[in-house]
Amino acid sequence: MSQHRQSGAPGRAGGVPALPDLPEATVARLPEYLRALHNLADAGHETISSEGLSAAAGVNSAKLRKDLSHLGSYGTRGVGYDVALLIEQIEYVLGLTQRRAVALVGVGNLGHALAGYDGFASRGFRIAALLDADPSRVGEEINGLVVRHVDELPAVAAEESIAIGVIATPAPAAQRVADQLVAVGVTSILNFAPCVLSVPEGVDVRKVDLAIELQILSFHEHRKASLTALPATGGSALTALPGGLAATDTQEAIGT
Amino acid sequence: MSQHRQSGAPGRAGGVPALPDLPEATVARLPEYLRALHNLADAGHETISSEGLSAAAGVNSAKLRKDLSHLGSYGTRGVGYDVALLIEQIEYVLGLTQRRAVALVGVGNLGHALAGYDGFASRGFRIAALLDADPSRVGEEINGLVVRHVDELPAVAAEESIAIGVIATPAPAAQRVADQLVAVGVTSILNFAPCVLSVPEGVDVRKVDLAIELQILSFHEHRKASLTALPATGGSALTALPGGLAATDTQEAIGT
DNA sequence: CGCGATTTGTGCACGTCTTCACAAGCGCCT
DNA sequence: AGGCGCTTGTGAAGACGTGCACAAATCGCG
Repeated sequence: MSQHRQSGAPGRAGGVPALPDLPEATVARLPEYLRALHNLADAGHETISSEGLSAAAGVNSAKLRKDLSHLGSYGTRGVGYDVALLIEQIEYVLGLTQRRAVALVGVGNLGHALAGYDGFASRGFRIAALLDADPSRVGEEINGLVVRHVDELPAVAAEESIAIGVIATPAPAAQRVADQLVAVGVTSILNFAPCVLSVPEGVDVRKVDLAIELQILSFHEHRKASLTALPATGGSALTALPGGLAATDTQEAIGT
Repeated sequence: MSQHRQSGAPGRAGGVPALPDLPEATVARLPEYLRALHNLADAGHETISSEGLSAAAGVNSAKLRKDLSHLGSYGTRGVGYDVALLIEQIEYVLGLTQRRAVALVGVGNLGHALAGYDGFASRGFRIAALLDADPSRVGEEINGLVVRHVDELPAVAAEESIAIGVIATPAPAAQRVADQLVAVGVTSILNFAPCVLSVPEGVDVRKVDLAIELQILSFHEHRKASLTALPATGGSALTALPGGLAATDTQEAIGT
């Protein structure tokens, strides 16, 4: 422990502070660090070096140090970071000191699985409501929660203070659900439906599209295959593209 | 519209299609464009401008044009892009002209849902095998596929040509499964387990962690709350943080 | 008490990604 | 045929993210 109110970030050190506005890339990695830290804590570590933590989190150690430096200076030179303290700091910054209520809309195939996923509960969230538009699903009990009709959203929002909405409906229904969520004051949405949502400014949307992930992998797979197929022809870039169909203008060379 | 010959047996003159090596950011967006294009095609559009397509895909139009320019010039100035042609181009580049076989390991809560997710089938993939380490799950039939034991992976890989492995096991089992997948020649892995996988060079891993997504949203939620809490106070911002649980040195006054 | 081993925090240089802005190209209309 | 409006493709500038390499800080030990 230390009382350094040293240089670095303007002002606040030890105290709890205004949130520094972290780079998005850093924010995206903090949860990763947090998970690694919990593992280390469980394993009995009291301190951890940036090298050790970065290995556990799968990132470059310099990057990790820079990330952590953004939220203040909680390491000790020559020693490393205090695991418990760092956990607390990251949880604070991520807003995990309160257990946020999540409303899950769409209890179909995927939604059902999400409702039963205990990774949410164990990492700072509480599924506070399950909703669906299909009357035949309303009333079903999943994991101790009864599915309610999506039109009850206003009532649900009044009962629980919903912080985050999760959309697990088919794509065509997603935009409407998003609108409904926004209407009851939800400003953070996690969207599993394969479509683009438009929301007013101030509302954050994150998207998870399983097929897209596979398609990205497919690209690399395709690329690896085409590379191993031909030795090391450096020069000819996209010479022969799918030829067959593009009877039109593909023959034009590209200037450069 | 044309069919093209190829896939496994490219009798094509000129040899293998040298894929341009696209920027990762571009690759990550191509699937998005593809989905938007399919929607547009279904809606009867034959051509689409970069403006229109970028709106449908939720990106900046200049970015979209630059992305598309990386894979060749398939637009017509003054008109736009031919929807069908562009679909074909993107599918080719992403390697979706062949339907890739996916092996799904871990048929628990989430894995079960993934096995039943038809978004895979409709977007270029075929779930070729379901595997699990739990003997009590082996033999179960899901969506027409019988769950096999994970140790049968070599046999499975011999039967089907597995292009992508999906890991939906608990975290502690994930690394071992990854090793097994790599051992049978899988070079692309989609990991849903909340842990870091280490794999040999040449193997691509993408990760989807649902809790991380929520935590990122939580950060922004926290931040929005702290901003609205103090409108104009440029200086210190003691937000809604209950000094309570940060038991350490949170009370320290800030030197400045 | 000072020295060396260790590890953080960060300046700097580099690469990648984004965005603007505009010339070049294309089709349509007159 | 020629001009005009629309849209693509891209150069250039800037924002952002990454990683090296090293000075500053701390601990342990002789």
